[in-house]
Amino acid sequence: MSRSSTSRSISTTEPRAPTLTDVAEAAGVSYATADRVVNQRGNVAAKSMRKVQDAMSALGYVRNLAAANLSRQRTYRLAFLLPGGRNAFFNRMRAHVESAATRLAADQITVEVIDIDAFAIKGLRQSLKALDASRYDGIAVVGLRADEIVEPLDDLGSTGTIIVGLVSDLPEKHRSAYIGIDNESAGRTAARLLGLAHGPGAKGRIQLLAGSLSSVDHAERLKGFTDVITSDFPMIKCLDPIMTRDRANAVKTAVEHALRKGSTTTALYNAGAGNAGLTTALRERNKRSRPLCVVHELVPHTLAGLREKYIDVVIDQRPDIEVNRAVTLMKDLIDGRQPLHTHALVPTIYLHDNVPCDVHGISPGNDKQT
Amino acid sequence: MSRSSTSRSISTTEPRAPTLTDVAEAAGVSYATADRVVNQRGNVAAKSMRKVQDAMSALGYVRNLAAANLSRQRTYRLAFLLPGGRNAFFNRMRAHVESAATRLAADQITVEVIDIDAFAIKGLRQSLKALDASRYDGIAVVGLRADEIVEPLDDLGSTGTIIVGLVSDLPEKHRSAYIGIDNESAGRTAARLLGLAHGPGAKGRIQLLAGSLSSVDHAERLKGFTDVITSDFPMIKCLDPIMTRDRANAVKTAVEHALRKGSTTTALYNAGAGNAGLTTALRERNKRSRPLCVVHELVPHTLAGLREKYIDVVIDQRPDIEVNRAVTLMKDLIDGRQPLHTHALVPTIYLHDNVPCDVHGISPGNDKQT
DNA sequence: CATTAATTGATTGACGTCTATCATTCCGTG
DNA sequence: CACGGAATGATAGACGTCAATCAATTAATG
Repeated sequence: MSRSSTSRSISTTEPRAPTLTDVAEAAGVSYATADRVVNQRGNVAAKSMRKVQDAMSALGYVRNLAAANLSRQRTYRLAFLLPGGRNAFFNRMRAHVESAATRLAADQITVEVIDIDAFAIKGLRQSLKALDASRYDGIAVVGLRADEIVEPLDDLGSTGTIIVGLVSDLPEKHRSAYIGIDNESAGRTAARLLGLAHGPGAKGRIQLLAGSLSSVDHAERLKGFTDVITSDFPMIKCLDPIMTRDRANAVKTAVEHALRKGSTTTALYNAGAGNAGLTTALRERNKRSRPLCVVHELVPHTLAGLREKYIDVVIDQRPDIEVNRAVTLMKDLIDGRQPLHTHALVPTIYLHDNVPCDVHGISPGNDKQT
Repeated sequence: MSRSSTSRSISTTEPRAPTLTDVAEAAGVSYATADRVVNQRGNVAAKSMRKVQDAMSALGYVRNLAAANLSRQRTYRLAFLLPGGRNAFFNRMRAHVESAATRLAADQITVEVIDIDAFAIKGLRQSLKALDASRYDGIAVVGLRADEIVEPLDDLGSTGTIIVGLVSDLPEKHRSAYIGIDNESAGRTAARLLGLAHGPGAKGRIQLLAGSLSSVDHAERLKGFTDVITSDFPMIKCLDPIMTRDRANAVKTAVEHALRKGSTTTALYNAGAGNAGLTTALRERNKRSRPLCVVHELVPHTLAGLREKYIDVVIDQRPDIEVNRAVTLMKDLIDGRQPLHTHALVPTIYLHDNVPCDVHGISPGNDKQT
């Protein structure tokens, strides 16, 4: 119990890690044969194979990836297909990709951002078809679950390019992985927070907002949200969602309407974007009391809303983490090794009290062209 | 606006990345001179230096880290100094370190876990002094801000070993970085959530629990907590914290006492550990209503508490992310390059609705010896 | 046993960088 | 101009792996 310094060696800390030459020697075969085994070149007798594999596990051989990549001149050419335009969230994500690019270069990883049409099936299809697969080893796509893009996806996949869905998933069978949050769970989380914040047994009316219902993400969030309210907070009523097409103006109008004189709306939940309109509407209305507000994504306007206490909760996807994972994951898949993280990302919940003082890539107005 | 496939190349996707030979050639100097510049070996004329640097930026030269490490036989020998014993949180962290070890081996990174006395200044000092600095390039220490450990830390540091604080910080001047959450902010977050959950303008009495006040983490959390309650929820009263020494039994007793017949306690906040006692106490007491509960760290018992709705909120440090960052950070520091992440980690807030179905390393009873 | 096929060994030249050595050239000083 | 130190060039051998070649050995077949 009180013994200290009990070293539990995981990787044995030997003078030097064993090389394939060591393995060959231990197995009693030539380097060439050992190489044939590890690189599966065939033409190896079962007996030799066994001897080599035994030696490998006996010595704890791990192939030196750096040396291997150096030798075969492997580089990782990655691309991020992000919606262009003025979307604050994706601007933030873009900033993270760009800042990651520099440091990744040292590891022979190149990263490109390719603009695609935001959420437009046809545009996405075009962009995918226009991609020169031979130029990329992996692409991360902010996608859609639409049959129209299956064909270009499979074309890319057939050339060996790794494809992962990012933020918004692709047709499941036609990508290797998805990196993003579980939107239904996020909606449920929002509901739980709002339900709790109404106080035990209190009545309430929550105005829902969303970009559009054809956006699967928003629909999933609303579903999760209403499910939890219905089952766990029966005294609270969810009003029919207002569609804003993620436009700040539309959000502003909707919020103003929801809070017009005599309204009994107790809370707002915006499953979509355009929250600049929300803070504006609340700021202009100078009342001491305001409805509870839960929104998504930490961007300049929602950050300001949190700081100035117009917004109670921001559920954030953490694009920095998503970019990071996307890179690691694609690299793993390209290397053909078992990826580390498998479970969905859990979004970060920001309140007035836990926003980091410096939020990278959030300061507004950075449209720098690299 | 509707143009698609606007490629914005960040790292120019050339046929091949330029090597130092290319740089030397472009600069009109020999490879040896170029090498003297990049490796700062001295004995280079200012003029030559300039020429090489110009060529580097002109070609966009980035040194191939893999090749460099291969050549100089660089390995990264890391150690995690974690409190041993039965602490559920650190068991989880240990599991993450161990599972990371395998995959890191391919990148010439070895990871060891070294048990230290939990939170005991003397034990920590002993463990640090017993460390053979020449065996490690970097160590991550679950530390204490105590003057007694400054000396062993500096001894380690003077041999070039990188030292980072993990979860609980070390004396600031004597470590390179800290990886962990901002505990005061976490306490404030807990307070905000509980404050909101009381409902607008509602009265309340919150029973505070903690391991001990000599534990800086717990003290910071309590400070943040009471600050927010005092300033933003004046109708709510914080009861004097009960010290549990993180023992489940003590927590159980404290909870039972707080909820004894006639009690008007509306909520519980445990800034420390030992939540097995909390769920037990709540489970045994079969009343339909229960106080709001906010606790720290997702471990088997708190997970169960969330699922069975005995606990409302779990504020989790995400040991997986912390381990990951610690490794990346130490590697960066050893390589002498600017680390990527700087701001403190934001803990994940788990509610009943967003716990991942598979929580790695949380299943109880894994005391596997590797 | 001869012939063919399968398997193995031995070796070599990359890959990009580091480290070291040694010979050469340059420059300023006396 | 000669000298010495500073600066530069040229080169070579690692590092661990990949990819390829060719010769040598072994096993399988009729």
